[in-house]
Amino acid sequence: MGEHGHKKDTREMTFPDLFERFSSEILPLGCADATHLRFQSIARFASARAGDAPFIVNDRDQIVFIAKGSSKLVAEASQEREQVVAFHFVGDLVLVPARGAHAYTLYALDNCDLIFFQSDEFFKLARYETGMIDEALERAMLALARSREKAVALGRKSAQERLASFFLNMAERIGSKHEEGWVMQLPMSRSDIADSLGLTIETVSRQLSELRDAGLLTTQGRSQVHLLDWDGLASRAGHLVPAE
Amino acid sequence: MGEHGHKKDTREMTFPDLFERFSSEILPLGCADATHLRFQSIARFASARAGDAPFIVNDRDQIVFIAKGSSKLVAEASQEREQVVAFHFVGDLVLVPARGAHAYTLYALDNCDLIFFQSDEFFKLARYETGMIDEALERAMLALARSREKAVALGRKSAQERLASFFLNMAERIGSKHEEGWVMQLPMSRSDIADSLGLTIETVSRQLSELRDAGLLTTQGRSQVHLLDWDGLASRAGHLVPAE
DNA sequence: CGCTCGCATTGATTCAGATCAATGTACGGA
DNA sequence: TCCGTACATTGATCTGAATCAATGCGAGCG
Repeated sequence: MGEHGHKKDTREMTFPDLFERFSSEILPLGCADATHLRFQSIARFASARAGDAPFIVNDRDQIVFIAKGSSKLVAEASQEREQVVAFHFVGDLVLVPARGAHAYTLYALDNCDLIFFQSDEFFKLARYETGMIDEALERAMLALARSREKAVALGRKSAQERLASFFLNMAERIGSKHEEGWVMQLPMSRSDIADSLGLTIETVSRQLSELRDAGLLTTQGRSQVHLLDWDGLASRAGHLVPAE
Repeated sequence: MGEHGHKKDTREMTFPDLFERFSSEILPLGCADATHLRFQSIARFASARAGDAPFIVNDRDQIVFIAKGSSKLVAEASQEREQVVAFHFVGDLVLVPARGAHAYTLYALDNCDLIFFQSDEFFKLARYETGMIDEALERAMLALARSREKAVALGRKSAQERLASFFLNMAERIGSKHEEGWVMQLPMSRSDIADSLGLTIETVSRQLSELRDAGLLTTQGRSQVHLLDWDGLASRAGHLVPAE
């Protein structure tokens, strides 16, 4: 059951503990015990360390619940050209597609606990429990909305607009409101950010410096970001009228 | 049948006729008559001519069934910067999001018959009929998969790769297999294609000429395209190894 | 506690695609 | 059938981001 890294896992979390997180987040409230058990029986568990791809690319779609940590879903356009399709955080449900026109791989950004299912098995069970498919549909539509927003950014926004949007997005998802602005600890590297925004590391770095110089945010170390001026960032995020 | 001119609609299609198309495509086979009637009662009908945006941007998500014609879903990044998020053809079910970070509008590419629903009403009813939510989920996941593929193209592919992918995609959706290759009648303009691929009209035109010169396809008039060499196009569509 | 390697920043140059600018051509209407 | 206009193609130039190339810095290890 699941590969736990190479050395060993420091925090000891039992399978039932982890499954409980899935269950309270995803299964409907008044869910029958039988359903609970059925899902538990098809669930697979994986503990991954930063950089790991916790499971082999499969010929069937996978549903992955992030019980702990954060991950990125990467599409390989060709060797050396990767596109980060989405980032995920605790409580997220990820739809990992089977290999199609491109190969998709889920990578752990930090130490992760994942619960995963074959999507066909998952949906077969989901049908028995009212509200379950609804939840899945809800989350699929959220993923769709995010993917569309990403497409708009990649298709029509400048490097700076993309980076500004990225920070606002991340703040909404993993930031915490501070007195002056928002603070967050980014689990992904500059290279991940670049691959997510369709840019290079260098461009990300340059644009970040510009935002810093403009007094819109500050950084601490490699991963902490402090947004000082939400509206300033929002106006640089592409809702501007460039000419006129 | 067929549309000649704009004065009035030549083909007379009654509401029940159109709804029947929706029903046979989307509603489950052994669907209860009651469900059928309930959906019919919340369905709204619109007939649109090329270029129309058949309904006002709403504060609620819409579900649109394309009973006839084809459409584009456009996100407005800012005035003068539009991103085509998706194209749709007969039988497709479109999820039109409410105004969020960007404004989304559905435009008719040619004469269209549309059946639309408020998504909340739609899903409330869908819950009564087994298989209905499944169908919606299925289609949402297809839309998600397409949107992700688009993100990969926009983030990591060259102009030529994007255009080649576009033609292969369109052939799969609206092309017909001919003796030598695939033939299709594109309902969208060069400008729509550019806005879909995150390029300019000029770049689309230049890359199209290159593909034409390379003997991979021919064009006839503004909208007919004949793909001569599927594999050649596929290899230019971004599964190439650029260096090495 | 300092070393070191991998990550990040900064700078110089190049290049794919945008922009600006004609010119050509399909197609709907008179 | 011809005409006008909107759409499409082609060409010249410009530019934002990529690429190439050092240099700086921070976190994990000995």
